[in-house]
Amino acid sequence: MEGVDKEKVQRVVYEMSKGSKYFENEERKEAFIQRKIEHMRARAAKLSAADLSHYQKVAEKRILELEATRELSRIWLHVDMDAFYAAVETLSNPSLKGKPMAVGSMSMLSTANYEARKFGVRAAMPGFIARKLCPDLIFVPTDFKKYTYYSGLTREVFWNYDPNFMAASLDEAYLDITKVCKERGITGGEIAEELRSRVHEETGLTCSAGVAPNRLLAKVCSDINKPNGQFILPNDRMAVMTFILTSYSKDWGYRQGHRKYFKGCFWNRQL
DNA sequence: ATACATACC
DNA sequence: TACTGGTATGTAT
Repeated sequence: MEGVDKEKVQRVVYEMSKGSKYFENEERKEAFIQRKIEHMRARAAKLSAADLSHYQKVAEKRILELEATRELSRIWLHVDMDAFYAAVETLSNPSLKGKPMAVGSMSMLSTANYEARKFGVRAAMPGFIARKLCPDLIFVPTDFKKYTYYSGLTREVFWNYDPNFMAASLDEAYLDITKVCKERGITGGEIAEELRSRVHEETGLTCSAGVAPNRLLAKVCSDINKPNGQFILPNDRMAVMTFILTSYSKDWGYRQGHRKYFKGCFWNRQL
């Protein structure tokens, strides 16, 4: 997210966390991971040249199998509501509009609106740290009934595009829109535009969408133009390859790992 | 087969 | 003062 003083955020989080039980546990976990890495390195160092060439062949065979079964014929759409809990709370209390706000407690936040994110306030951050980062932060307690109700409204819209859609959580879903695109003779991007405006009409909430040949890619795509945007990855092998090599989103966190993983695979194949 | 670990929201 | 809880999937033994 732009306009976040990352160093300051890191410093505040560290200052507020150090010395706590939580912090000690994190350090213990970190040490454990380091030991695990050592262990794996030691095992890798023991591999003979013959072992390496054997595993190389196994990997190449697997890659060929995967390439042969590569599926590019389906069009998947991933919808992700923008700051869902916070947006719902703002609907029921419009005076929150434009002010930094988070849903949750001093112990734990479920989500924060975009104004609060500018201060480095995040979902899954304890509220007392968030308040340090943003002293004017407004706290709203979680109200799952409300979110379930609005989630239901969005799902009624999704159902029109894919009656078998997969709900990933209250605010996320995967839709196979291959059939609806074909029947109506329109693109995945057009479906995404229409679905998003229907969600907005029905709920007053905005969402973002990603359209791609599979679910993982669609999910990555829905993050790219968030909030209230969409990104379309065409059903084309070369487009997919290029996307995996070059794409990234501003706030991937752990998901950055996927990119590195993909990149590793493809560089190793000299693609 | 089962516990244990990771990652997601 | 205070660092979720439920779920799905992957890995180690």
